[in-house]
Amino acid sequence: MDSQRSIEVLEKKGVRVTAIRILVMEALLASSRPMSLSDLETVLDTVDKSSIFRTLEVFEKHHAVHSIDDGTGSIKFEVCEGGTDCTVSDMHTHFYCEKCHRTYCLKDINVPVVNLPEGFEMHSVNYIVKGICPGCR
Amino acid sequence: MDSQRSIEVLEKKGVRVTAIRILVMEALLASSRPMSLSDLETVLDTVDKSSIFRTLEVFEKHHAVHSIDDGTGSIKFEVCEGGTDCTVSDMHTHFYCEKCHRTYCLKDINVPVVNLPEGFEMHSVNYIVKGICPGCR
DNA sequence: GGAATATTGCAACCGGGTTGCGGCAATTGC
DNA sequence: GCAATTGCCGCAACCCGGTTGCAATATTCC
Repeated sequence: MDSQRSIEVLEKKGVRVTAIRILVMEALLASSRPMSLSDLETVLDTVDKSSIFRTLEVFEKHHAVHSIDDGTGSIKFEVCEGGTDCTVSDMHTHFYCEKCHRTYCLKDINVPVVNLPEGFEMHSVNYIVKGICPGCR
Repeated sequence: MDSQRSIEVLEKKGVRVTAIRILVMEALLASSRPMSLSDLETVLDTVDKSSIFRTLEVFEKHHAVHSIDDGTGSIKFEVCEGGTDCTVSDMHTHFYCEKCHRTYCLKDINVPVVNLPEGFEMHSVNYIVKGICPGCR
């Protein structure tokens, strides 16, 4: 296990390092797909659900991870790339396959940004495309 | 109440007309904002939750309404505009205010569409911008 | 070392969504 | 016109992801 990498990320984001936080971060880094709370629960079956939940809260507050809502009813999390912040321009598009129910990261495709009417202030964007993935056709 | 308008919409979409369906459609048409199941529950407090739920199912199947997920944990519904179908190009952008927790329809702004990698087949898009609305600043 | 603070596990809760079922209304077939 | 089928609705119970209160434990600070 590459706990070293996890510890680095945590320290860089100013998150206090604990055993559980290392485990959660490791799991997220190891996954090629965004993970839900219950995904993490099954991978880390020794750790309590609420601990994972609160860990993710802390991570999110420190911009170590961000959440995406793919419309399945369970929020997914993935590690923020690059610098200290995780701005809209860093976000990539996600694709949800309606057949195999998996959420893909299309890392090469940034989320498109629209011009809002006067007075609206944008903080974040949730952009998810649904359809059928290559493997399911 | 303008039940006439509701009946027209239902018939046009090939939905069998019932008292409850008229009520639900009326409520949706009267609202300037997309409504959740519980929004409808409070407006139509004589009607059972499950009836509204199944009504919305029927509506959606007949493309009379479509759902949008604004990340609040409760799916919102709004009446489809125009023709018989409700394609991506008809969809408009939604804005969720993190302060007053309201979801706005930005009807003038179509959802932006990206080019997917080879093999991905797009069915629908969920695009929602989060931030602060003009009234809350 | 000991007090203050943060983290974790457990259990219970919450709320949106969903389903089984029985009753009632509407439609169909004769 | 009437029985049989089908569809619609209300009630109650359930499911599941997420969330919280609280006590136990670990960590940090002095």
